[in-house]
Amino acid sequence: MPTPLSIMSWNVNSIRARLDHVLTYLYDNAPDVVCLQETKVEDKLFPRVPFMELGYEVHVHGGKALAGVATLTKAKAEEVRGGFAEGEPDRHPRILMVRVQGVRIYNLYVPNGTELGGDAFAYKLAWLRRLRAELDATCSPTEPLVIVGDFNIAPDERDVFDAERFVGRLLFTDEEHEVLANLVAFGLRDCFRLHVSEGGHYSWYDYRTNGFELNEGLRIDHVYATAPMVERCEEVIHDRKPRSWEVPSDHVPVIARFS
DNA sequence: ATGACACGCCGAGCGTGA
Repeated sequence: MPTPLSIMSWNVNSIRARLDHVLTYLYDNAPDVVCLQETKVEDKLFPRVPFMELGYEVHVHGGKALAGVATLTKAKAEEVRGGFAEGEPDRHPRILMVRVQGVRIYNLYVPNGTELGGDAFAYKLAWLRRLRAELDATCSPTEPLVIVGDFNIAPDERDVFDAERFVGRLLFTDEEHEVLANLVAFGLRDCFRLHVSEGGHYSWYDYRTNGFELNEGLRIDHVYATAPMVERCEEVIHDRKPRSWEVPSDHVPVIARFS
């Protein structure tokens, strides 16, 4: 029997600005693995100590101001790799792969895309295709693999608060859906959709539109897994509570529990 | 239709996010 495993994914929009929120949340919930995105801090300045004091190993892959990911693990990491496995370095720090308890866990901050048709949008599409190629080269769909993070794509109409309004807009275009489907076709399942089929569950709410209060959000933070982990997945929840705290991240924590 | 907030940049507006 494998050891139970809880994995949290949270785009914190700066770990230094959100340190109190994250520490409070971890103190109360203590997930086994914590995948943070948009840490926005150089590795040498990452606030490691308070997390170590909560019993976590701290693994970081960051840079100045833009992007950045970090993965905290209660158990000892068996393997750690930042960035793409091979080839040209990425433009920004967006990938951290950590193997824990025999499970390969990818922590992703997928490029936002900025605007349709621009260079950043092409980068987003190419980035997701490159990730699929990396999975083909380094993993198998029969091994325990979990991919979490901010995907910056709402998969279908249930995942946006106003589907008609979002058709063809950034985060909800055919091109983005196509590259996401290509990634999933490696042999992944959207763990949230194993358990919940209705819409209205979101992971991000716009600061500017009072989105949280109106429950007008998007589900763009995801947990994907291969079959051995799909079998073990008991639930995926979006915890809205920290979004109501003082000066919150615009994303909420997403927690997946595996038996 | 557009912009709305929040962040880090080092010291002010600006680029970026989604």
